[in-house]
Amino acid sequence: MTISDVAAELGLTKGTVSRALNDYPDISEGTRLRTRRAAERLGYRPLGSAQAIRTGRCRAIGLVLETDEHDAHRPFLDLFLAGLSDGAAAQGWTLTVATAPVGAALETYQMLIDERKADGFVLPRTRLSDPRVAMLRQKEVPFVLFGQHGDPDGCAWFDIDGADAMRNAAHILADRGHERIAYVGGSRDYAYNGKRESGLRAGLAERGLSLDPALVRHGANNRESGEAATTALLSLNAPPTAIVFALDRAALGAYRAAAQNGRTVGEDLAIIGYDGDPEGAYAEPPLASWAVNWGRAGSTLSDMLIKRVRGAEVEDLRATMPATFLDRGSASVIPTPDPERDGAVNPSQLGGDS
Amino acid sequence: MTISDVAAELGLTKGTVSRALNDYPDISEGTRLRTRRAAERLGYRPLGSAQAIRTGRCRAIGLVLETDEHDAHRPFLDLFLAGLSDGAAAQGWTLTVATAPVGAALETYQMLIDERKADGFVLPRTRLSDPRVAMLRQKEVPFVLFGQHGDPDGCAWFDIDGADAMRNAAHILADRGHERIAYVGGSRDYAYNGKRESGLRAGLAERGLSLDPALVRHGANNRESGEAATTALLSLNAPPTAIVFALDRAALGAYRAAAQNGRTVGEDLAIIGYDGDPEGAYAEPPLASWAVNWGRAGSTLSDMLIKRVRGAEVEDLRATMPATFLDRGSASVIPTPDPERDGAVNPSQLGGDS
DNA sequence: TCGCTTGCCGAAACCGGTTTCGGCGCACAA
DNA sequence: TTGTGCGCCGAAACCGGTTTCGGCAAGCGA
Repeated sequence: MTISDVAAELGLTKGTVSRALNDYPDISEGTRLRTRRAAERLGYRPLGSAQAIRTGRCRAIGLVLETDEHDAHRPFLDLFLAGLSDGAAAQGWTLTVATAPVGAALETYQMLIDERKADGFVLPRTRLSDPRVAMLRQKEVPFVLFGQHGDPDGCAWFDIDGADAMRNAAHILADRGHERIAYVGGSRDYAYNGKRESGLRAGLAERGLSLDPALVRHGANNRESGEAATTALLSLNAPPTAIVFALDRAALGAYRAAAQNGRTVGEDLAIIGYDGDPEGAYAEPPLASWAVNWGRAGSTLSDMLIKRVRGAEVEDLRATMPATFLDRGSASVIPTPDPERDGAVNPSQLGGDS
Repeated sequence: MTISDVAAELGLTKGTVSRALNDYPDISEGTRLRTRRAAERLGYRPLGSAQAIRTGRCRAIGLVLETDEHDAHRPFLDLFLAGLSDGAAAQGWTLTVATAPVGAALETYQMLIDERKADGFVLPRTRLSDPRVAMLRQKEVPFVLFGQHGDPDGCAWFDIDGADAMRNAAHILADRGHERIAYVGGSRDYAYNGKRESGLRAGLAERGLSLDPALVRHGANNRESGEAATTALLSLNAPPTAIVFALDRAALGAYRAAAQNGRTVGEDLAIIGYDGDPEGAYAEPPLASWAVNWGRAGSTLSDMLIKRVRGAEVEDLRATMPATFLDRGSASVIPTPDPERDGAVNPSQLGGDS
């Protein structure tokens, strides 16, 4: 079923049918409707590749996933893909996915661009300094960042408001009686880390607290490093009563560290993670965390990219989405000092520099 | 950089260049080489969409992921995608991914076919009776099953040999002294379930044991249902000393059930899962399981599908891949009866119908 | 009545490839 | 010498769309 078949059916030429379907102004309303109905009735769908050769657009969103990234745990990849795909499908677009080792990613982008397998790209896991951005900018290929870049000028971007989540985490913990609150971040190459830390700091300040430099750790992006960071924090002379992690998978490592240091998560140590990793629900006690709606994130990114390809200005393509708090057992109220117990954890001794 | 540019550079016509690059027999060896070098030097890459319009092939593998499937936990999706993508890229192909609710999947396939966004499909999660197979067969669109179908005649397929894994699991447990071994399967709609159960049965038979019907459960595809199945099994008059699960995520639910029934996994209850879910490594004790090389599975599927599109016969496109055993703490040796303890678990009372 | 605009559509070029067809030039056998 | 076959390449059609251009006919004012 080609456009010529539709044209023959209507006694028109294919050029006219094409213009009718694409809403050219020099087509009468009657012809437009007749054509549209006939196309619908005959089940005509324009061949993507045939359009692409003339228009230069294949109606496809490109996504390059970087493999062999040691902390690339992706429990939500399917939801994210579903969101991207839904957002694309709503406009008649599709999704072209490729994978590449971190080092060879640029070549993969180049290939997809040269063969015109994608009209633009969603860039996940943006780093503070990201070579993909420079390349796509130079080639004038549309893209939307997921997460922010060190230099977001001239970029369209979408981000989860991790800073605000951390700010609220600080409020929650402070309101529950915590005063010594620690932060354990992930890799510093990514923009999210700095944003989450500064968000936490801001939230603490709003409660008259501050983030003790001794209570800040970085580079914890899996259970082992989360466990190590927690052990280090609990070994301090003035240990924290609550720890906020930038990543759930690091937070899950804190449970074992707490047990080995005579602490019990949810009783004398509060923990809040970030990501809403499903594993957290099965921890004992369940891990409090910030859940991200990955499906909506994906569909929003698709929308933004399609608009960008169609010519929207980057200044109009910037948005954030809040994360929602999963208030679970690990984010406990601080216990009141119990004279029956030994004073290993005595809040009155703490309070830090606030 | 189009084919005409290359032709002009060489003083040839674009038709000749095209034939040279596609190894037509009526091109002299010298011209073929000259052309190939020039194309390489100029960085020429044929436009996928331009080729597609004439050849009818866009050099893309289609993958439709079904969403809102309640047990669709996919911890390895990224590895699988990477494998598919690598296998495709090795032949200059790409990957078109779409998602769809289970009910609407057929329309998504239809759309991708009509718009020629894919030359063929990899069908993951094949069910015993699968409408996708009938549809693609009827439309004569190439496809490769991942997992087997109820009626695999006329189909190309690739499968992980779950039956053999289960057979070996039976051997391992029997050789470690277990005699009452239970099986907890997943959803019966999928072919893998029956295969794993019969594999276990075969392995037991080879050790002179049999699978007590009372020790078989089905439909456990998450922690909760795994926990429930385990509780039921442990409440029997003659409970099992070992349980084999068709899915790790069900096996992880057994830990809590064991604890609540006074058992300790790895001491008086052996557990073997299947999938190699990374969470299993963090369980206490770590969950023994069967790991699947998802990357290789993906690249093999890509290879097979590309061959199929190029005309290979389905009979020549069938393969299985073994899973490898992760021998971890939960798959313990059965304890010798301890006269000091109460007789709640006394292997000498057991042995079932073997 | 004439001329000019405007609405609407046909005709044809075009996009970047692939594939078919035909013919030139050379080697070889008759 | 002529005919034949073959190796090799140019020319052009073709794929299924999009876009440009030109022209017909109706409407309108002068």
